[in-house]
Amino acid sequence: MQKIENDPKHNRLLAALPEQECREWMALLEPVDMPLGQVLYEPGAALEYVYFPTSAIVSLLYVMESGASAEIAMVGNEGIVGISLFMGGDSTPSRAVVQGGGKGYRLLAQVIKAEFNRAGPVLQLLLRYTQALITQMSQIAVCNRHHSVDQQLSRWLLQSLDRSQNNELVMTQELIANMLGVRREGVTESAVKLQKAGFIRYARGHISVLNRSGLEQRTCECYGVVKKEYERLLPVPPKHT
Amino acid sequence: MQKIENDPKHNRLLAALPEQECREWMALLEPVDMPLGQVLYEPGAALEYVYFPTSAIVSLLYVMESGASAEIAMVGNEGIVGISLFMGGDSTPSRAVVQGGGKGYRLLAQVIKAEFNRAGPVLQLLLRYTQALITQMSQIAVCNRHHSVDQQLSRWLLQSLDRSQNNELVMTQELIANMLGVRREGVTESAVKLQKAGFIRYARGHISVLNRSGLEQRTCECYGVVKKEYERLLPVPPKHT
DNA sequence: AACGCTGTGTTCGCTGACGCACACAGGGAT
DNA sequence: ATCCCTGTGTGCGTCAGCGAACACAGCGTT
Repeated sequence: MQKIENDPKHNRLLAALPEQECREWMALLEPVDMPLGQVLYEPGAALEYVYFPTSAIVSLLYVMESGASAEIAMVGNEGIVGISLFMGGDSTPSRAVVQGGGKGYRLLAQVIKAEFNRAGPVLQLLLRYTQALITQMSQIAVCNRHHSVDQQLSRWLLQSLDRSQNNELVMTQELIANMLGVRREGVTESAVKLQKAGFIRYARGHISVLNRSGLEQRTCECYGVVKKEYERLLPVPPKHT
Repeated sequence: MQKIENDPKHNRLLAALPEQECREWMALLEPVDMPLGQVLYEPGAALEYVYFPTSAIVSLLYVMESGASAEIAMVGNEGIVGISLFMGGDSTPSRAVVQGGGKGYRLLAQVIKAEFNRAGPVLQLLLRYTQALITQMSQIAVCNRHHSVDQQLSRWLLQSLDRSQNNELVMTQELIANMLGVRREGVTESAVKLQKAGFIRYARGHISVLNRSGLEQRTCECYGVVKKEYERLLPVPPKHT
């Protein structure tokens, strides 16, 4: 038996589908060529299709305002491109580009969205949250690559503040350094700058944020991207005192 | 009406639950104190509970073999700690630590696992894949923080190779630089080293990998961590060729 | 009052990566 | 045969972040 170059079963997810759903999908799957450089989706755009690469390789790429970029993940014949559809978000802040030319299959968005819709409302909620979490992780990856300790400290303080009741954080510079994955001394240097600018005040493990917008100006785009994505994906919180 | 300090509704996910499920869960939710430094779960450990912080803040942290660490994500009253339960993986390679002391609610693992089990087999498969993808993204974040271009290039080549039919990649150093988020010259320098070591051979947009294990020795732990997680979470592929 | 621990400030030399500039080589097109 | 374009090699000076070492200040303990 000769190997057919482009059998859906060459995609490991398709191959792992249970018999019944497998048959349903096989009729709907459309073989496609995925040439190097092809853009499967753009940031923020609602997806038309999900893709199951068989021999192609796809990169999920985040491109910054400056034009600098960073790969968020790589997808080959083990996976699927377009998870935001069944995660309930319909789009992502990243871009999908074919990094290694080849073949694959695509499926209309609505077919895979049906999977999301079939889930109960609780799981739907949890999945939308998970997509927001994924955005956060991706953005941390980008931030780690391209931004300064100054910017990252500001981002971290803002993200902590958003999850805090008041504007006081109980946190040593040593611990912040562990979180950011940098030296304690680096955090001290940046913290000194922020304090001199009057944005924060701190002493022995207590940090007060005095000027939020100061931090917002100093941080990188990562903070805003993640925040917007949380607001988009999750129900608006009740008015916060 | 006085605000009760620790109302489940202070967690935005719990607040957004549909009425019916909400009532079911309310009885099962257990208020807990989450003191600074508490470890909610360890890498690889099956979770006993999921946590819904109300006033606490939790960091998802990856700790490397060297002891260096990096935050993967931050969770506060907008979220839930322990997504691997309803994503179908039961555990993650990261650790969850309370980064800001406070309160929250916890729920027995089996209750939230029931949500995963309620989903159809297709969605279950997709969610397990998504958890693997999350691991990949997290690890890229860590790698971007701590590892050299040399190590990252090796990782990237290996990950591409794993998704490729043969041991030849069609890819310029310029594009690789875009993916890794580094300079083209940096990629050249590392590529020269790899070629001199006899691990790869390349010319004008074509790269052949001659010695996989050479690359594996040169790369960082990130490659292995992600690979193992994919193997754990996804069905074993049919014998390849 | 003296001590010691924890948290912060500062310095110094080092190195990996950056940005820039330029040289060169292969290969296709005219 | 020549030209040009793309891809690769290399050599600067610069700089952010690293590792190590040390000073000092608050605060609780004994």
